[in-house]
Order: sequence, then C-alpha cells, then structure tokens
Amino acid sequence: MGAAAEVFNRAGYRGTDSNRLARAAGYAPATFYKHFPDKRAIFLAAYEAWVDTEWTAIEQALRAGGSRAELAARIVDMVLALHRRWRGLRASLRALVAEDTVARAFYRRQRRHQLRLLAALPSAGRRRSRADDVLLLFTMERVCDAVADGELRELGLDDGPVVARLRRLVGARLLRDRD
Amino acid sequence: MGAAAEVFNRAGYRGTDSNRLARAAGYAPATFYKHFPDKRAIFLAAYEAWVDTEWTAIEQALRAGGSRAELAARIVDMVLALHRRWRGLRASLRALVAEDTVARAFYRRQRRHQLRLLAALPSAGRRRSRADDVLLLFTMERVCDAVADGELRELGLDDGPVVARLRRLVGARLLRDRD
Amino acid sequence: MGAAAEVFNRAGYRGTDSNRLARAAGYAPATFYKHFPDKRAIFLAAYEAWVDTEWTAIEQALRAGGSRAELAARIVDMVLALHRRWRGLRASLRALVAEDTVARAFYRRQRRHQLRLLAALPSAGRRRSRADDVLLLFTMERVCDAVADGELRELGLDDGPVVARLRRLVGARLLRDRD
Amino acid sequence: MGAAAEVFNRAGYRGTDSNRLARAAGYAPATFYKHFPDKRAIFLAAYEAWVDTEWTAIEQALRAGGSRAELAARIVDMVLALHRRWRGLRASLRALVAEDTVARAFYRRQRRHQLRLLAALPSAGRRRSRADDVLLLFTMERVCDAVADGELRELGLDDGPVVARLRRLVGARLLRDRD
DNA sequence: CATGAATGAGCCTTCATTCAT
DNA sequence: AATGAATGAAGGCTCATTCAT
Repeated sequence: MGAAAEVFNRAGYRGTDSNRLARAAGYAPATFYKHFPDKRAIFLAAYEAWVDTEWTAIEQALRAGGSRAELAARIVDMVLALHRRWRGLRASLRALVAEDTVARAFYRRQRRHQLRLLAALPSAGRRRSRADDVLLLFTMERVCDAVADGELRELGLDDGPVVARLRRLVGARLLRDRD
Repeated sequence: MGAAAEVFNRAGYRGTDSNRLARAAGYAPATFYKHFPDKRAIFLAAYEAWVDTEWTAIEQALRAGGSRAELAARIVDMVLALHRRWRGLRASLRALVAEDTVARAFYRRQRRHQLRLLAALPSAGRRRSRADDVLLLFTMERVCDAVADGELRELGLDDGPVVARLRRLVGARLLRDRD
Repeated sequence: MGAAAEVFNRAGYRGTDSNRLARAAGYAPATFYKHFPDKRAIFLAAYEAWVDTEWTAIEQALRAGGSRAELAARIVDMVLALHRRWRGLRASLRALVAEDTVARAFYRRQRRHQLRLLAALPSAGRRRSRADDVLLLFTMERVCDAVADGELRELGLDDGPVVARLRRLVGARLLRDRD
Repeated sequence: MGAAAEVFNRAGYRGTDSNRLARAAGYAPATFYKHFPDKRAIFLAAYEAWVDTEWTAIEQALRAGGSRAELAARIVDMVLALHRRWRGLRASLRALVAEDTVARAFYRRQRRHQLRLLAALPSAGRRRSRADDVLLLFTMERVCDAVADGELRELGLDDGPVVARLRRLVGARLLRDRD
C-alpha cells in the first residue's frame, strides 16, 4: 500500500489508472480487487494511513518538552513537512472530496476524529470552544496546503512570515505555557 | 454561458460531458468549440464570471454605509451566500485546481487579482502586511467552502459561532472604524 | 484556387479542413460551397490545374530544339521539378485516389488524356505500342514521386544515377533522333 | 490479425473505425489497444505480414526450378496475384504513406529490406547496380498496383501485353539463364 | 454573391472492472 | 490467493457541410 500511496502522490488520483497501480504494488490488476472493492477505496486507505502518520507525529512532538513557542513551531513545521512530502496525495484528496460523495463522507469522518484529538489537547488561556478548534484546523489545513503547493511563492510572498503567523496562532490558541 | 455554469454547478466538472453541456446551453456539441478551445476553458470562463460577481458584490457592500461590524457582517454574509449558491462550481474548481496545471495557473492568477483588490481596501488599525491579507483570504475561502458544503453541520457544529468569528476577523483586520 | 492548391500542398488533403481552406482563399466557409459541391471537388480542380501546367511545360520543352538526349533531359528535369514543387499535392492525390472512387475516376480520366498526348508524340525507332507508353508513364510517375519525396536518399542512393536512367528511357522510347 | 487485414482490405483504412475493427476480430474495442498502441499500428502490422508473405512466396518461386523466362513469369504472376488479392490493403497503404510520417518511415524501412533481398538475388548478365534494382522495384510496384486496380482496363488496354513486358524486364534484369 | 454561426454524426481512445483458470 | 486477458460504456473533440440573413 505504500507503493500505491507513492504512485498517487506522484501522478494524482485521476492520473493513476488502476492497472498501473496494481502493477506498481507488485500485483495483477484483478488481484487488487480481491483486497479492495474500488480504486477509490485504495486511495482512501492510503489517505487514512497518511492521517495516522500525521497525528502520531503530532503526539510525539507534544510529548517532547519545550516552551510553548517551541512546541508550536515544532508542530507547525512537522505538519508542513508532511504536507510537502505528500502534496500530490493531498491535492488528489481535495479533488476527490470535492466530487465524490463517499470520499467526502470518509474525509469528514477523519476530520471528526481530528477534532476529537484536538479537543483533548490542553488549552492556552480560557477554554477553547469547538468553533475555535474548527477554525484553527481549517486555517492550518488551507495554509499548509498553500505553502506545500508553492502558492505563496507564486503570489510573490515568502513562506516565512505566513508560517510565523501560523505558529503564533497555534501557540496562542492551542498550548498552555509550561514554564 | 450562464447555462454552462449552472450545469457545472449541478453535476460537477467530471460529471458534465461536453455534449450534454452544449445541449443544455441550447447548442450543438461543435458550437461550443467555436468559442472555447476546451471543456476546461469553458469551465474556467464560468469560474471567472463567478469571481467577478463576487468582487462586484463586495465593492457594493463596501460602498453602502454602516459601522465596521455591520460592514463586516454584510461582506461575510454575502460571500457566504455566493459560496452556498455556487458550491458545486467551487467544489469542481478545487478538484480541477488540484489536478490540472493549467487550471491551477488560472486560479492563481485570479488569486493574485483578489490580493491586489484586498490590498487596496482600507486597513483597520496598523497597516496590514500582505501576509496578513493572504492569511485572511485563505481562512475566508476555506471556512466559507466548509460552511457552504455543510461540513460544520456534519461535525455536529452550528454554523453560527464560526461565522461570527469570521465576521470578527474580517472586521478586525480589514475595516477602519467609521464612527 | 491557387491559394487552395498551396494549402493542400502544404498540409495535405486530410490535413486541410474546409473552413481553413476557404479562409485561406479569402472566403467564408459557406462561400466555397457556392462554387464547389465538395471539398473533394476543390482538390480535384487544383490537381487538374497542375496537370495542365505540366503538359504545357512538356510541350514547350519539345518545341524548343536540341538533340534527342538534350530533349529527354529537359523533359525529365522539368517533370521532376514540378513533382518536387508540388510534392504535397501529389501525395494527397495518391492518398485520395487510393480511397475515393470519384477521385479515382477523375484521375483515370486525366491519365487517359495524358496517354493520348503521349501517343501523339513522335516515336524513336519502331512504332511504340500503347502498352509501351503506359509502362513509361507509370515508371516516370513512380520514380519522379520517389525522387521528389526523398525516397532514394532514404534508401542510401543518390538521385543522379536513377534520374540518368530515366532520361535514357525517355530518350530511347520517346524521341526521334534529330540530327 | 488476419481478420483485421481482411477488414482493412475491404473497407480501407479510413473506412474502418477501430471499434468495428475489433469486433470483426472477435474482440472488444479496448482489447486491441492492449496489443497495439494505435489504429495505425494495427494497420502497419497487417501490412508487414503482407510483405512477409510476398517475399516468402518469391523465394519459393525461385527455389522451384525452370528456365529464366519461366521463373520470371512465375514471380510476376505471383506478385500480381498478391496485389490483386490485397488491392484494398495496398491502396490504403499508399494513402497512409502519402499523409502520415510514421507510416511513411515504416514503409521505407520495408522497402530497404526488399532492396536488400533483391540485391541478394542472382544477376542476369552484367552486375546490377542498386539504381537498377530500385528502378525495377518501383516499376514492378506501380504496374502491379495499376493492374490490380484495373487501371489498364479503364484505359482501354488489355493487361496481357503490359504484364508480358514486365516479365521480360524481370527476366532480363534479374535472373541468370539456367540452361 | 457572400457570410457568420451553427451543426450532428462519428471516431479513436481510455478506464475501472471482471471472468475463467 | 493470484492472474492474464478481456471488456463495455463513455467521452472529448473534429469535420464537412448548411441555413438564415
């Protein structure tokens, strides 16, 4: 499945025909359909693995110590790195979610999970509402995708200042000061 | 071309085959290809029209008087309404942008334009940097799409609080107090 | 019509769509169809003009004096030059003749005419039969096309020796010695 | 693939749509595209098979004994028969070669091969140059196509005398006398 | 006579998916 | 479990041709 994820990341969902996909994973076309009902299912499995990776990494980042600012920076950088590494996969995810009902449902389930994880994190200052969390999640997602896709550069902006603001946001909203 | 936009909005880009598209607009298949080189070009033209509509509406909203909060509310509501009305079109745009280089370039050009328009708007408090504007733009876009697509509801949240935060953001960052 | 011939010569029959063709001649698409029933008819008219040109040139070459060898050389060179200049047109003619009944009929009528003209030419030595003429005509045609299309070069041969043989053939079969 | 050749021979290259072609061979449309990249490739494969057949037959004809005249007659008749049987295929070949670069390259490669085979054949009288061979090849090809297509009849000529001349040419240029 | 605008039929190709083995 | 081979449905696009003016 790692192979499938790589192929999707490189060629995109539509750009990957299911036969090539199977071959890339060392199987015959028909064999894949014994394991997955759908091309879509393969993709969603690959995406699910990606999300797990991300949250494992975030939790690790949190367990490691440091000041609030350090933590925020570490988290943002890590999430950003993952978005960069898998920018093709994420782009295809956005494409699929935008047009396919099942994919959309799957994606929302993942998001619900993320929101729960986020809610469990300690809060900075007054208690965060779920609306705050959702706003933070959306902002992170959109900005990380933009940076990963080079949108900022194409707008004539450096990534730096925008990323700095993101770190500040995360630090301010999410993390308790630990000194 | 309004007809084309409607069809795209209903069935999505991939879900719309070019022949049906033409028929829906009252033309034969070949006729569309006299005006546009591509199915993609037709779609992008429809999107461009949408963007123009949006910014015209924003400017109108700004010209009408009112307090800073009122203005912000009006703008957010208006943008949100447009995202709701054309949620299918926007979903397909995201899909296309995620997978097609040409569409991506087009979309970025539009964004550059938006950024310029935004920069021309009066600023609340200290001068806004372009990084601020970009952050605001991305947040607006992502949240409006989410609300329009019903993402919040599916997460068990009311739209209200999130929209309220959005209004506050816009008011705080964008508009000068006019008392 | 000269314009049409040029376009056909450059882009080929199939490669020329009738609209572009009309525009190249300074007309609107519909206008062409007032003058010709068919795209095919336009092409055949262009071809007919070409054949006339060729035979006019041959007759001129014959009227000019010279030895048998000189005449033969002059004719072969002239025919070759015309085939080179209009190689695209001739290629398309072959294509069309190979697949279209009407074009084939037209082409054969032209050939009949050529044969008659050829029969009227003075004979070298014993009287030529029509079978001789036909053989000569086919050989000339095929070899000139081959030379014009660069077939010989691609086979690693110089044009020279083959053309020399052609001149000899024409001289031997066709022309009376005039010293 | 024999089926494909038959269909091409009957309906011509342009007259054969790829789906019908596949069906005629007992396959679904997509199946053909597993074996060939193109409609064109299918056609060229059919043509290649034809060329092989022809040369196998020529070699057989040569291995069988007989006088020089008998051999020449046998070869010419055999080549002629093959041109008659596959006149549609050959017509389409000419059409394609006239308009398609790839097909032209393929055809020339075949011709190079033919030339090599021809050069290996024993020579009558003085050593034949490659220019002689090429001339013979072109003449054979053109005349056989003409006879097969009925061009001679349409010109009011019997095939007989022309074919007789062809035999004589082949005998004189190509074959050593074996008595 | 000239034309701008329109057209419907049709073609090549692709793709996710499945059967027989 | 694995697969080679096959598949039907569909889709974007082109082209010669024609009305209405």
